[in-house]
Amino acid sequence: MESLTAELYPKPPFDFGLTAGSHTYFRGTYGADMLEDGDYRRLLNIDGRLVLAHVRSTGTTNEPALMVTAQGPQVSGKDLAAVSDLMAWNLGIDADMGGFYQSVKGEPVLESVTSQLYGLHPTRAVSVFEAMVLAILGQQIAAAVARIVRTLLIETYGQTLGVDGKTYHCFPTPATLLEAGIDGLRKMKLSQRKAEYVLGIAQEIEDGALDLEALKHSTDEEVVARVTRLRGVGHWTAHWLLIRALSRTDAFPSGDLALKRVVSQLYFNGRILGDREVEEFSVRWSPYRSYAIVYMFAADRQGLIAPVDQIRR
DNA sequence: TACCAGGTAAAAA
DNA sequence: TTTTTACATGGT
Repeated sequence: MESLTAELYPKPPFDFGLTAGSHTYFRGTYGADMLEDGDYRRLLNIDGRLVLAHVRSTGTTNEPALMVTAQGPQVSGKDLAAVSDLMAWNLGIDADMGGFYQSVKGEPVLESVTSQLYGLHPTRAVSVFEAMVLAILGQQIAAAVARIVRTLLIETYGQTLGVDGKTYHCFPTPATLLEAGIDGLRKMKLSQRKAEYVLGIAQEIEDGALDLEALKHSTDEEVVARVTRLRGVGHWTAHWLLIRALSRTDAFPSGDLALKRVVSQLYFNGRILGDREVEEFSVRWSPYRSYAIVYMFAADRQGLIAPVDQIRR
């Protein structure tokens, strides 16, 4: 087992605990992401080799610095560079929160939310494929259920590496999921239909007909047009992909039930808006609607939002 | 026991 | 073109 170290300097303000915590929903381990005692760990597949990324903060929110360690059998300097780049991406260290903070000045709700979550950066999935599978898996089920299914899938089909007596899991590859087949995914508690969606997409990737990672170079509109052609992907999934996998600042999954619930609590005293209504309301956050969503959900998960007595429909 | 939950495709109107 | 309905699972 070898180990190499590099440093990263996020764009301030950057709160490492808040940002890494949002990967795990502020609850320690979540699937392939682990946060323990201020240490964020994530197993990666770098050109076929398994490398454990380990990140911890060596700075402060206003003068942020991170130490990245790459651990694994035969880790090269090139692997370290790849790991370092992936962690920089997945922790969103380059995101500029200043413009967003400036734009919510005087906005009664988000000005308060952003000041309480000062330094939170939007996080990003390691791969577009991972974000796609997780989004499909999470369609129309409670977050608690999605968590169970997600963990089961990763721990069953993700490649593993043992480091210091602990076992770490990668996110499964398209090829592995194809091999698992419908039956394998059904055993992971995916519905028949979701299993078909995931395998259909994995098959297109294996056939070379679909390159999800290349979407990073497409415009928001092109991404939505391309991915909604896939069976199992609608407006909601496409927009979450823009936020979680492609780091776009102004996406808005207007059908999202949890999103509508949070907006209703923060702005409408419990009245739930229709899809078109929230969409129209969301222009107040443009061109930072993705950031507004990230902050509202983080505030919700952190218990910073006072619950309204009753949700009205 | 019902109904609901961070939707979508396909059928029906 | 717009509006229902089946889908599947664990929580409440």
